[in-house]
Amino acid sequence: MPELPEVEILVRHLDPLLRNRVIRSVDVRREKILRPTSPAEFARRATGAKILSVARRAKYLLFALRPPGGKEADLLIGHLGMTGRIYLAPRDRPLPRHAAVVFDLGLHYCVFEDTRYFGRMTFDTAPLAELGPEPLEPGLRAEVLWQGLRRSRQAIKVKLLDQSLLAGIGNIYASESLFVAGIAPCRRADRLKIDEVSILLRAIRKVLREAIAAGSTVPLDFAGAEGRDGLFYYGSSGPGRYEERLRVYDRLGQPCLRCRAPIRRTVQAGRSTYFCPRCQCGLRVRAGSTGNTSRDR
DNA sequence: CACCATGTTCCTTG
DNA sequence: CCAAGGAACATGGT
Repeated sequence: MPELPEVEILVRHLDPLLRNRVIRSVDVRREKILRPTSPAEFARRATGAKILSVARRAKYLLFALRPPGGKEADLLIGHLGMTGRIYLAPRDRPLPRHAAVVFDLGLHYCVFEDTRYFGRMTFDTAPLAELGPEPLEPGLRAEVLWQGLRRSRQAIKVKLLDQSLLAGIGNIYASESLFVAGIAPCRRADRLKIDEVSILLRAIRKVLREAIAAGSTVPLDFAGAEGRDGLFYYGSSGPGRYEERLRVYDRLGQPCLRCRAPIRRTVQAGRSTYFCPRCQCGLRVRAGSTGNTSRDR
């Protein structure tokens, strides 16, 4: 579920639930998730600690802890990887197969579940130092972004995934932002003009804010009988599905919402990119027909 | 069976 | 040393 908007929504949901709760004990079921913190150190620093707040930086969750001794604050960080989720669950419910780390909070368990185990729950905060600016930070100027792009010959889509340039955008919102900006994903970063970067930054902010707003309306009753949240891109069903709000991502062959040309897919740096060949690349393609033979969901 | 998947990190190559 | 590309990680869905 993890790009900046999903993490932001999760953080807003978790903060009031976890604030001032004490971690009575920890159950580490997948030590890999703690890397590079050792299980012993993790248990020592987390057990008995009070959660002071839950915040976000890029795609990281920041758990401010106060150790039992009542000493200075400690920082625990979480990353959801590709499939990570965090939610409260009644302690009488059996833990899911891929529960990686479980905090005992008394009435509830706080469960970090991650089927692929790419996520993190660790006291190693070094990765935070590598992060670029927050896209939604009001003080961020297009000029700064432009400076960061001008020395790279990589495609702009690939650069948007570079967390040291701009932090929090992932594969889905990279395609979405470029579509809204009307910029071809294959454009070389160093060939973008300052005005285009300005338009792109505006598009990024619009897309991220929209996603946060939409996600905020989704009920996140993690502790309920359902045990699942509505933030998943895939596997969910019914109206208001997450993917239905996406403009181009995963819409191969479907008509562009702006010009009806069939959406195309390409691969950049090993990741899928979706785009409109006409709106973004200026290609003269027929509108209307699907132009492809693939049948998607 | 084949291919695809929201992310990051490591290794190799140039 | 840097930039860029690819594989690896691990599991599940289609």
